[in-house]
Amino acid sequence: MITLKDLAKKLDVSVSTVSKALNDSPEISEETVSRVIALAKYYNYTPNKNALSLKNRETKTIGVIIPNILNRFFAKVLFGIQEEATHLGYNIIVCISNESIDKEKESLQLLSNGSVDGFILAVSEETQLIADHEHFEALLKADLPMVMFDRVLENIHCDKVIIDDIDASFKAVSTLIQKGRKKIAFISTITDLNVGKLREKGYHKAIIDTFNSYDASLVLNISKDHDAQEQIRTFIIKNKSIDGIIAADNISGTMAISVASSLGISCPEDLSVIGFADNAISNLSVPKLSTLDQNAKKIGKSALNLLVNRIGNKSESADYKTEIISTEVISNGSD
Amino acid sequence: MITLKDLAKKLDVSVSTVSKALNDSPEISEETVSRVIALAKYYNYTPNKNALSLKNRETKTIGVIIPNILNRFFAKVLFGIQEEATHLGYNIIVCISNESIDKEKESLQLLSNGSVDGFILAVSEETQLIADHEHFEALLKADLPMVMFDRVLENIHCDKVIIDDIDASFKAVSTLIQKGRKKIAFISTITDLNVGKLREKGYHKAIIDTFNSYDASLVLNISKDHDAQEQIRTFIIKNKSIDGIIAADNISGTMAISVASSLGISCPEDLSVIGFADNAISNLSVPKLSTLDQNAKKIGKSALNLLVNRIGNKSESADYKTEIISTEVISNGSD
DNA sequence: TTGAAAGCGCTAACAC
DNA sequence: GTGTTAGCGCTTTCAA
Repeated sequence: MITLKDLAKKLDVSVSTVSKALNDSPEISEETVSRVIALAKYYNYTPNKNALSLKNRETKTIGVIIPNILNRFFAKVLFGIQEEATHLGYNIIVCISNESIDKEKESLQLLSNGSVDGFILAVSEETQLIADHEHFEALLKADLPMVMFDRVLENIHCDKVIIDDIDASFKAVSTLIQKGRKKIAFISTITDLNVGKLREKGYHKAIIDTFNSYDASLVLNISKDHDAQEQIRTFIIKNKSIDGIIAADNISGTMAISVASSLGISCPEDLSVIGFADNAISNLSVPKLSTLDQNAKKIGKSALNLLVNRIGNKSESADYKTEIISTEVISNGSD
Repeated sequence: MITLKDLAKKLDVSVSTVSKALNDSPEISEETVSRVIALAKYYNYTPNKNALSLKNRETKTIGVIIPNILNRFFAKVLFGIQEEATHLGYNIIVCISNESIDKEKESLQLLSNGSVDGFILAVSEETQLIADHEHFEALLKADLPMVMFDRVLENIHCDKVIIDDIDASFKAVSTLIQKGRKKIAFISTITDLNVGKLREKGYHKAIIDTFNSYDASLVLNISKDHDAQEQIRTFIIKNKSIDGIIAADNISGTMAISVASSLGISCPEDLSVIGFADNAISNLSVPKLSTLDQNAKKIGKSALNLLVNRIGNKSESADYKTEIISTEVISNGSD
C-alpha cells in the first residue's frame, strides 16, 4: 500500500501538504494540488482505513449478527442491509451466531473493540429461550448503538424493525375464510421462536373471531428431530377434512402442497395453503405457494437506516423507534 | 472504549508497563501484572483493533465477495468460511457483488485499503461473461492474496477450490443409466456460467460414451426472463418419452419433480431426477430430490485455510494450489 | 502557500 | 522492574 509519506517523498513536499491537497483544502496552490492528485491517481492511492478509523474514531463499518445464513429470510435481510450500507458508504462485518447464545456473545465482544460503529442483529433462538440479555445491555452501556430486527427482545431499549406477525397470519387466515375454508390448520417448525408464537396467535385470533371455537388439534408443531415431510403427511392423513393450511415458516408450506398432491389432494380445490415464504421457494411446488411476503430486503434497509441515524446523533437520546413493516398475502395459486 | 492510557493513569504507571503486563512480558513484576490484569478485567479492556492493525500491518480480517447470497450454495460456502475463520481468529467482511462486475471491482477496491489481509471470492456472472480480469491482477500485484472458489478464472494465478463439475454430472448420468434410463434430459438455469458449461459437458460425455449418439433437443436452457416452471412443463410435455433428468442448478430439479407429478408422471417410476441441490431444497418435493452434494461448507473451509496459509507465507511463493472437492450422488428417492 | 508537530491506541527497542 | 521514545498512516492546529 502506498502512503501519504511515500507520495510526499516522491513530490518533495511535506506529508501535510499532500494530505491537504487530497482533501482539497483551499490552503494549497492549484499547481501543487494538481501535481499531488496526478501522482495519487497514478499510484492508485487510497487512505489507509485503519489510520482513518483510529484518527476519526469511527470505522464506517457495521457489525451484523445473523442467526442462520441458510435461512432465506435472513439471507434476504442481509442482502438489504448490504445494499443500503454500500449506498451510504458503510461496510458490513457479518457474523453468524448459528442460533447459539455463546457465539452471539463472542461476536459482540469481538467487534466491540473499535471494529464497528454499531450493530444490526436478530437474536439467536437460544437467547430467546433462556432470556439472557446481559451482553446487549453491556453493549448499550458502552455506547454502541444497536438495531434489532425480526427476533427482538422487549426489554432491551434500542431501535427495532419487525413485521406485525400477528396481523400477517390473521390476514392469511382471513383470506382463506373469505374463500369459504372452514377447517384451517396451522403448521410450524418454529414454535420456539417469538415470531412463531405471534404467528400462531394471529391464527388463533382469526379462528376464534370467526368460528367462536378453536380446535387445538389443528395445530401441528413440526419437530426438528424427525422428518418434516413425514410429520406433515401423517397430520394431513389424520385430519382429512382440513381445507386450509397456514404455514408459519418458509418451507413447510411448499412441503404441504407437495405432500397433499402426492396423497391425491389437489390444491387449491380441496386444500388452500398460504405460507410465510419467499418467491424462490414458493415457485418450487405445483401450484406455486401463495405467500406472506415478509419484505425481508426492506427490513434490512430500514434497520441500516435506523442504525446510521443513531450513529449520527448518539448524544441526542432521541426516543427509540420500532418500525413495523407491513405484509400482504401474495396469491400464487395455492390459496 | 477504555484504553491503555486510561488504565495507566488509574494505576499510576506508564502505558508501556500496562502493555507489557497484559502481554505477559517477563519484565514486569508479578505484583504489577496482577494489578493491571485485575483492572483490565474490571473495565473489560480489549485492545483497539484499528491501532493493532495499524501497528502490525495485519487486520486479521478476510474480505469475502459472493455473487448472490440468496443462492443456497453460496450461503453455505459463506457459512463454512465463517466457521473456519472464527476458529482461526479471523473476522470476515462480506460483500455481495450481485453478479455485477462493477460491484465486484468496487468491493475489491474498497477493501484493498488495509481493511483486509486477503480475499475469498467467486467471480460474478458478468465477469465470466465479459472476461475482464484487470482488477484481480491489480490485487495480486498489490500483494494481496486471494482464493477463488467454484467460479474461478483459469488465467488468474491464485489458489482455487472447485468441485469437479464434469465428473459430478457424469456420475449423475451414470447413476441413471445404471437404473436403465435411456432418454435422459439436461435442464439448466445457469448455461452462462462456467460451472453450468462443465456440468453440461459431463452430461454430454456420459451420454456419448454410453449411447454413441447425442440428441441436443434433450437439453433445456431455462431462460430467466420467463417462468421457469412453465418452461419445464412445456419441455416435459414436448418430450414425453424422457425417463431421466439431470438438473444443473439448485432449483430446477425440485421443480421438475413437482411439474412431472402435476402432469401425472410419477417419479421415480416413470422419470428419474437428480439435481445439483442441497438437502433443504431437495426435501420440498415428493419424492425428495436425489442430489449431487456440492460440499459447500467444505469448500468454504478449504478456501479459508488456503488463504490463511498464503497470508502466513506471502514471501515464499509456494506454487498455487487448486483443491478439488469431491461429489457423490445422494439418493433421496427421485432417482 | 507550505511545513512542523501533536495525537488517535498500541507495541517494542532502548534507556534508566 | 519500569519508563521514555519512536513509529504505524492520517488529519489538523499552529507556526513560518
